[in-house]
Amino acid sequence: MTPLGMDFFNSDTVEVARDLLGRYLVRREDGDLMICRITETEAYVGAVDKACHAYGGRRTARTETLYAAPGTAYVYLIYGMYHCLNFVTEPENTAAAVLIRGCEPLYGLDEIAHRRFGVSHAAMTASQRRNFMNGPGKLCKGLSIGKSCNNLPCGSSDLYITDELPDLGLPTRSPDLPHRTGKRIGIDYAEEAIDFPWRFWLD
DNA sequence: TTCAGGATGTACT
DNA sequence: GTACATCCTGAAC
Repeated sequence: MTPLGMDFFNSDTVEVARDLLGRYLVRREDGDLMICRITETEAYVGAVDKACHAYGGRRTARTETLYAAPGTAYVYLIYGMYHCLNFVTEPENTAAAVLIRGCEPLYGLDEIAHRRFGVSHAAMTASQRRNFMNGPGKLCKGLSIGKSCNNLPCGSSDLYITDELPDLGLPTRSPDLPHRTGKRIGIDYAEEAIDFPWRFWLD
């Protein structure tokens, strides 16, 4: 379970967003191990993107993490009640990141279900199964990702991404997974950046 | 099945 | 004071 290193994230943000599809997100918290397969991502590039918190070189307490070393976790609170998980991309002092918008739980299902809904995986309703981790806020709730995860370094044992998990019998990620591309969600204020095709998801 | 509205708190103007 | 990279509920179709 070797985490992806800084080299992976020190690259073009849109490329990294696409490359993260199908890779495994590993979370350890409170002695529990939880693993998901990433199914949906979005790219945010500060230099050119009005949807990015650090557009135009904005540098505040909140956006400081976006300028950190590649692979650093960027977690922020949105709408007062939900968190969003991103991974910083491109060289240090370049503000860019990939938002993890959705994933498919693979390991630690009871641990995730309890964090998400307060019940065991077996006790989840059909509606809860359909809406398990298919959104950035839902994903963070299920994995107990909060502000304590903000600024975690690349490869932290508590939160990292890998592409192979042989110890758990999960298959190595195949390259060039079939996926779809489209506009990002929830950024209606971002003018021309609304139309950037920087969202990627697996079918 | 879709849709409107409310919850909720931090950052920034 | 306003906006926000969201989610859930309940009503109407």
